[in-house]
Amino acid sequence: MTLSSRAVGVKDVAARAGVSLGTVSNVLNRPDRVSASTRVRVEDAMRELGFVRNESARQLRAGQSRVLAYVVLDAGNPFFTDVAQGVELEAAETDLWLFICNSDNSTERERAYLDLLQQQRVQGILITPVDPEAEHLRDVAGRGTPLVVVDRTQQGLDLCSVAVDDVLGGRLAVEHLIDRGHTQVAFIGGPLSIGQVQDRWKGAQQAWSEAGLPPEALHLLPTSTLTVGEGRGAGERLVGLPSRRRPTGAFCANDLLALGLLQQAVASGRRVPDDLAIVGYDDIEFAAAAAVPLTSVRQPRQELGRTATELVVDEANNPDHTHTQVTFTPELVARTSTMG
Amino acid sequence: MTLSSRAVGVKDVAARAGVSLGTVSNVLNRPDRVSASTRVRVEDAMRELGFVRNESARQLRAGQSRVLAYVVLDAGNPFFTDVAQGVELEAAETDLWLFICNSDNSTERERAYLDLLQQQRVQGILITPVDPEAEHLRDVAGRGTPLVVVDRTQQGLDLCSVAVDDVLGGRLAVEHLIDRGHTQVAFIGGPLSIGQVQDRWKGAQQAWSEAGLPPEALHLLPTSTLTVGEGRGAGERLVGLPSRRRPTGAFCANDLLALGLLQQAVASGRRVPDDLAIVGYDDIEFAAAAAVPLTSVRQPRQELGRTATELVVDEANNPDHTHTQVTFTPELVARTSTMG
DNA sequence: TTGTATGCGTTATCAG
DNA sequence: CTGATAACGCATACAA
Repeated sequence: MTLSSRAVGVKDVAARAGVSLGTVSNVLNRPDRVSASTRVRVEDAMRELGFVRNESARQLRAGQSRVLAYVVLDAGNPFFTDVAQGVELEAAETDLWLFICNSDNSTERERAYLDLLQQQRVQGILITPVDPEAEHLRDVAGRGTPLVVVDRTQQGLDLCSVAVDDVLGGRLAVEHLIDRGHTQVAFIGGPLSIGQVQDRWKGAQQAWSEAGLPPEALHLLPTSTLTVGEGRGAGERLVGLPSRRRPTGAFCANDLLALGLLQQAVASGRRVPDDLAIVGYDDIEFAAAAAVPLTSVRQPRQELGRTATELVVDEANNPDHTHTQVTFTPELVARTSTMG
Repeated sequence: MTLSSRAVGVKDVAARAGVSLGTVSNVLNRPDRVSASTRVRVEDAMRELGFVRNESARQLRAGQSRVLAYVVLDAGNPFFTDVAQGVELEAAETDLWLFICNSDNSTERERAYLDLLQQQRVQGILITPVDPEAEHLRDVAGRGTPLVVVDRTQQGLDLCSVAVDDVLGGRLAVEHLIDRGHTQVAFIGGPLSIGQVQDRWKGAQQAWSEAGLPPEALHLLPTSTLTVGEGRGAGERLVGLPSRRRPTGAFCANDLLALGLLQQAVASGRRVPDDLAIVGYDDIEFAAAAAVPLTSVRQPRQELGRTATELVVDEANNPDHTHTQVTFTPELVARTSTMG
C-alpha cells in the first residue's frame, strides 16, 4: 500500500512513533532496553510504514554479513543440490542463510560470481570449482573472504577443502565388476581434465592391474561432459566394438552417464545386467529409482556440505583457524544393475 | 598475501597509486575519463593491495542492486533447476546475477528468505511459493521490491505471475490414456492443497467425464508429498486393489512420483506399459532417460524462467509497468511408458 | 529514555 | 586530472 516517497528509514519510523531515532535502533537491536509499551508503538509504526531494514547500511557499519554462498558447478545435477542441502542444514544452526550460485561449468561465470560475492562481503564462500588450482580461488582467501573447496582435493595446504577419495571410489567400482566375473570392462567418462574423473579412472586402473588382468581389456571410452546424453552416446559406441572384445561391464564416472547408458542399452534390446552390467557414481536419488536400480558409489553428500560449512564458519570466526583438508570415504551400493 | 590492517578502500588505492580518490572512482566507474597511463597505475595498485569494491557502500549510495533472487520450493527437483536456468540466461543478458534460495517447502523459511532479500534490496524476487495467496507475498510488493510468482496462478491481479495451464495438462494426460484404451485409471498425487495437484486432478476428471466414463473408474490415490519414495508407495497400494477394478493406467502429478511408481512396478514384475501404462508430469530430463522412457506432460520450463525474469526487470525499471499474468500451454510427450 | 553527532566506503559534484 | 565535500541509512556512544 505504502506508495509513499520511497525509502522508509529509521527516522521515519521514529517520527511516526513519536520517539527518538536511537529508540528505534534499540527496538531493532536491543529490544530489552526499551519499555514494552514504546516497543509496541515502534513496531506498529514499522508495520504501518512498511519499514524494511537496509542491510547495505547495516552491513557497511557492522562489516559482517549473515549469508554464506555456495557456488556449484551444475545446479541441474542432483549431487550438488544434495550437498547444498547439507550446507543449509548446518548453516541454519548457526543462524546463517545460503545463496546458491551456478557457475554452470564456466570459469568466467565462476570468477564473476566470486567477485560479486566478495564485493557483497558474504561471511564465507563454498565452491566446487571448475579447476581447484585456479589462481582466483587463492586470491579470494588472500583478500579476506573465507573460502572452502568442496568435492575437490587441494594440492596446496593453503585452503580448506572437503572431498571424497575418488581413487578409492574407482577401485571399489571396478573391484565389484571383477568380483562379478567381468573380464572386459569399459570406463566411461570425461574429460579427464576433471580431477574426479581422472581419479576414478586411476582407481579403476589400479584395481584392474592388481587383479592381474590385461590393460587392454579395460577400455577407456571418453566423453566430453558428464551428462545423460553423453551416456547414451557412449552406449552406441560400446555396441560398435567387436563382440570378442566388447565389455560386459561398464563403470561410469557419474550417475548421469550411467542412466544414459542404461537407457540406451535397454532401448537397444540389451538386458541389464545380463548383457551389460553398469556401475554409476554419486548414488543420486534417481539411481535407486531407475527402473533397473543402479549400482553406484555413494558419497556422503550431506556430510560434505555440513563439514564444509563448519570449516568456513570456523575460518570466519576463529582467529586460530588452521586450514584443513578433510577426506571422506566412499562406499559401494550394489543393486540390480550388476546383481541381476 | 595482503595480511594488512584489514579493509583496503579506495583511498588506500589512491595513496598507493599516487592519485586522488576521485580518480580511483573514475577508473572504477568511468574509465574513459582517465588517461591510459594513470588508469594502468591505478589498476596495478588495486591488484597489489587486493582491493575489493564494497558492494554495501556502493549500493547504499546507488540504492540499487544488480542481483535477482529466485526462491524455489525444492532445490532437489530438477524442474525448478531448469526454471532457474531460464532465469539465469535471461538475467545474464540484462547484466544481472542470480542467487537461488531454497524454501524447501517451508512457509517459515520462505518468509525468512523474503525478509532477507528485501533487506538486501535485491533488484527483484522470483518465487515459487508454498501458498500463492499468502499475505507476505503481497507485503513484499507493497514495500517496493518487485516480485513475480512462478509456476502458480494468482487469484488477484495485483502481482505478476507466470504459470502453466495445469487443468489442461491434466486433461492431456488422461485423454491420452483414454485414447490408448484404458478404462480403469489412477490419479496419483497430493496433497490436494497444492494448487498444481488440484488443477491436474481437476483436468483429469474433466477429460474422464467428457469421455462418458464412470467416475468410480478414475481412482484417486493421494500421496503426502511429490517424491520418488511416495511414488513407490503408491505402486504398492495399486497392487492391493482388486484385480477387476485395478487400474491399467496411471497419471502421476509429477515425474518424481512417476519414476517411483515405474521402479516399483518393474521391481514387482509388472511390465510397462503392457500391465501398467504411466504418464508423468514436468518432463524432467530423467523422464526421457528412464530405462522405460516416460510419457510426460511438458512445461516450457526455461521459458517460464525467462518470462518471469522479463517481468521482474520490467517491474523494477519501467514506471508504467502493469502487472501481468502469463499462462503457458503444456504439451504431452508420448514415450514408451504408454506406447509400448 | 532522548537528542545529537560520528563513521562505515563509495559515488558524484564542483571549482580549481 | 586534483582536492574537498556531501550524501546514502544505520548503529553506537555520549551527554543530558
